[in-house]
Amino acid sequence: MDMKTYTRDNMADLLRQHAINPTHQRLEIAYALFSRQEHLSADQILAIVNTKHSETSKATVYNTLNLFVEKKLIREVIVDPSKVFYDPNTYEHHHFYDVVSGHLTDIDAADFKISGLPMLPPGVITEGIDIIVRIRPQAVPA
Amino acid sequence: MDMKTYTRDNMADLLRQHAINPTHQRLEIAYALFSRQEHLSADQILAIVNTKHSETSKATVYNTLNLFVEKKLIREVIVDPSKVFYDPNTYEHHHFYDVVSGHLTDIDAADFKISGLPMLPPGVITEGIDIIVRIRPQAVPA
DNA sequence: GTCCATGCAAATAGTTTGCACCCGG
DNA sequence: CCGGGTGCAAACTATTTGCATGGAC
Repeated sequence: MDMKTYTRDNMADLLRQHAINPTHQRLEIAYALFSRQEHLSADQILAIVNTKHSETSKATVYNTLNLFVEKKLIREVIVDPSKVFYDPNTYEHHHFYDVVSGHLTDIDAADFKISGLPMLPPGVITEGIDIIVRIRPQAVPA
Repeated sequence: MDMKTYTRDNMADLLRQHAINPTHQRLEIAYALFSRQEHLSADQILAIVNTKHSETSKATVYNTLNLFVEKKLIREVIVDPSKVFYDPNTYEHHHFYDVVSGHLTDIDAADFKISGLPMLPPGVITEGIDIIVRIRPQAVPA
């Protein structure tokens, strides 16, 4: 679990550590995610990056995020059929997903213990386990 | 866990039990899913239903599947950012997801035991827990 | 000058919307 | 007839593709 604060300065090093060429667009996109430490969609990231001036395009945001996922700098979180969220935390953890607000919250994997994990089908290996706890605000009586 | 075999005949009753008006299109779509007992995407279902003659449209397949989910006749499985899968099994279970082939396999919930479930944030209730075990075929040496 | 990495406009694919139609009362 | 439920064409939106550009050697 990584608690360091992220600045534009150390962002370039972080990219290089993951074998990613630190271009202007990539730095902006990485900074948007890491400085906030939130779960953001591609659209939200585009909006943040282009707040002041137009710095990049939709396509570049998508391609860059895919690159980051491939290089294991960030993780995809697939909980909503309509959009993917990107998570700057790559340590092992799971998620609460508020189905009403669409908000995601981390759950440290250490909190969970899973036993009786069924055997894998032969000839396959595990890539990872995703656990989504879907929650909703308690209904308020009328 | 429901092992009965599904025919077009008992399909109409099944729909009525879930307060769904059994129209021709709905019967075909339900039959496609239940007779196969597989995880299918909307596109695959459209292809199956229209195999012989054109029986329905894309939009109707989507609307019908959403109706079925709402009426709790089937479940959505959200594992792939590019498409939703629909699951005729509504008993409590989880999934293996082969990230290479895109194939889904059921895991009976009884096999799993989760302990140390973290407390919910206050004022919310659980909707459900989805567990996805992402797997891939073991790399074959060259 | 050549070549590959990069960024983005345009194309694509999955899904939803809004409206025309038809069937039951 | 009239009205709501039904089905679908067209619209919409998230994401990918293919290509033009430009920097590195």
